[in-house]
Amino acid sequence: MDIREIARRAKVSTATVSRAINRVPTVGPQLAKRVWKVVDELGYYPNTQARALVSGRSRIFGLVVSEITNPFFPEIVQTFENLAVENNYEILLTSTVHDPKRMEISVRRMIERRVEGVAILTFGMEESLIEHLRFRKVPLVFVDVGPDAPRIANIRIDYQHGIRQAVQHLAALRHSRIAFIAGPLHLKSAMARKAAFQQAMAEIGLTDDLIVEGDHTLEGGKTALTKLIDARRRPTAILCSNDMTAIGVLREAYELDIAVPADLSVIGFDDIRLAQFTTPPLTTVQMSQSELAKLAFRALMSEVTEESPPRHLEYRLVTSLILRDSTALASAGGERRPPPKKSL
Amino acid sequence: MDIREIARRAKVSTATVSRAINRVPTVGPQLAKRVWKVVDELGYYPNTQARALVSGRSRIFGLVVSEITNPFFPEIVQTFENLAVENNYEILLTSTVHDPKRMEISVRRMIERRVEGVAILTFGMEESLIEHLRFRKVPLVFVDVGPDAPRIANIRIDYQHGIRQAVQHLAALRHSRIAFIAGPLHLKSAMARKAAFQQAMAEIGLTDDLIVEGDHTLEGGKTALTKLIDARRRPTAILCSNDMTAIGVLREAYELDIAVPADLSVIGFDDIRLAQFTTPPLTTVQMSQSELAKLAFRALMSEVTEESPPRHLEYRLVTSLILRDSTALASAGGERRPPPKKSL
DNA sequence: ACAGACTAGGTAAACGTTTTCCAGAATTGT
DNA sequence: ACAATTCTGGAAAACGTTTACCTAGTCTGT
Repeated sequence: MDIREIARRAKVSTATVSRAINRVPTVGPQLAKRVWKVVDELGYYPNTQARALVSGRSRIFGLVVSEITNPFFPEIVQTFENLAVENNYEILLTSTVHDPKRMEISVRRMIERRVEGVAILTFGMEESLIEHLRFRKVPLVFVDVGPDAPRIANIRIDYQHGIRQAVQHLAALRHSRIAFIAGPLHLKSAMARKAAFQQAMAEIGLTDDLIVEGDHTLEGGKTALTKLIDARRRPTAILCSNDMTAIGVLREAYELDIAVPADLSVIGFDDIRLAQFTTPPLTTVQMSQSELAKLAFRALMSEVTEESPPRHLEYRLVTSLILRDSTALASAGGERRPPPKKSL
Repeated sequence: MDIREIARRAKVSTATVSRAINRVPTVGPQLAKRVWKVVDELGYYPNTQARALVSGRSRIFGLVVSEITNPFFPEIVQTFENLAVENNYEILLTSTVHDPKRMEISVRRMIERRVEGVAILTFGMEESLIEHLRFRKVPLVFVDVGPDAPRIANIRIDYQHGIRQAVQHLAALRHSRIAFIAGPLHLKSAMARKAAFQQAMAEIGLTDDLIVEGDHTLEGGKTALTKLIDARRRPTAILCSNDMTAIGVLREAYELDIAVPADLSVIGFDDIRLAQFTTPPLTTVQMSQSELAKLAFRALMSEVTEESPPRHLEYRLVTSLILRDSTALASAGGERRPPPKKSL
């Protein structure tokens, strides 16, 4: 059943059917009604492919994430999808799983489907992946790592803000031995978080920061903690590069009988949903996933709808500390003295 | 740049270009080479929309899940996507969030994009949603709840198998007061789990089962536990309708100073990734998400590729117990005597 | 050497829309 | 009442492929 069938039954031309369906105002109300009646009766759904072909607009956005199974991303996907639905767009989702092959295939798929824009919400440097897209002048939006070029937007994350808050919060609680468990340092985002931590520490005159490299996984957090407690000067507080790491720290602390927050304060980063449900609930630096998704979608959308290329190719996402229960005053033994075997 | 451009430059007809690209064997190897050369040089990507329009095959499957933010689903999405990529299919993902409006819109989107099949991997009864799809004769695959009709496949989940194992495992550990925290009973899947539990209990002569209704959330698990410990005869073991519930139980137990598994054995259901990372790691009944996704994809794929409608419209997914550390021998005080205030 | 059967590749008709042009009808101003 | 303008809706040309049909070669067997 196609538009011609409708035209025939409504005794109008296909042009009129098309116009009625698309609510073009030049079609008379009585005619429009007649068309809609037939459309509803027959249960006619226009063929998007034909539409896209002639109009040159696919109404599809690509969305690239690292791994959908990483708890950070589902929220993003959900928000992005909500927005897409609202705007009559479709999403081509790709979870790269860090596999260059996969990325390449995905880019191909996206180009073949003629996506109108792609949001690359991954925290690595999938450089290779974007060549073809740039060449095709597809609007792109990145998190931090996008090149400075026309039709390429960036969402700049203000790591500094939240991390400074976290450090100062700990300092206010009399912590001075504050450790940082970094993410994999080949990730730009992990580097930025680490740098923000170091700067925040320096600002308040805390210089002997203790940094160990993790890998943004729960296991990584566990092993990082074991390393840290073996350190000559054991930290009384730990800031983690992401929440999964912090959760690992919490677990390991539990197993080692280190009480959080009494003996050890822990702060995460990201504020994934799960952070509310740890024991104790995790104090963490929020980087709103839904905000991120919204910014990304808007960036794409404005690139697509506005006639003159929008000035505004930089978006800003600020992070900020969320207080829960995994931080407390430094315990008495924490700072000056060598740590007792079991804190009293 | 289109196929005609390629044809012109390779000095062949568009038909030949099309055939070369699609690796139709009747095109001579030297010609094919010439075509591919031009294709690569120009970076030509065929337009999927045009392709789909004329061939009548969109190479798109719909995938409907309840909520992508529910930890049960990302794994499914990932597996489904992997398979799609391998088979040159695209996915239209919909997370219904239990909203009838959303479902309706999603179905419309899918029909308009002319999906070749839809997997409905949600555990409710989104009846309304499928009318239009059935009418259009779109192949469908459900979990358990699909009507018995042509082109509609069902993945039947054998809840009984895993749940029987769980109950017998507990019984073997000398538990006889075994409680069950059910899911929202309007869900067919929750009902089935509960029924399986009751049957498994009856089989081994345990009749006074203790059942409370939860809601498949972590909070639900927490409040369910508080109810259960207030019960006159406090259970020594709890089987939960899903893992989030079990995790809630674990949390609440921790807060109430009930040791798991020493004082209370807990078993979950689903085996989401997170279940490995609780303290203690959760013994649970596995319902493999990736298996489920694979079955669903295969069902759709065979419906689409095989010429004669496949006989095999029922698929079977068996559940089975995964032993971890949240279960142990019933503590001495558990069964006969009224429970002591604090078990010794 | 010639008829018949294959083969390789070309021509052109789809596929289902949107949209550009046009024409007739209706409205307006004088 | 008539010319000039504005509206409304139709005819037909795109959009970029695939594919049915056809034709001119190339074999094959006698």
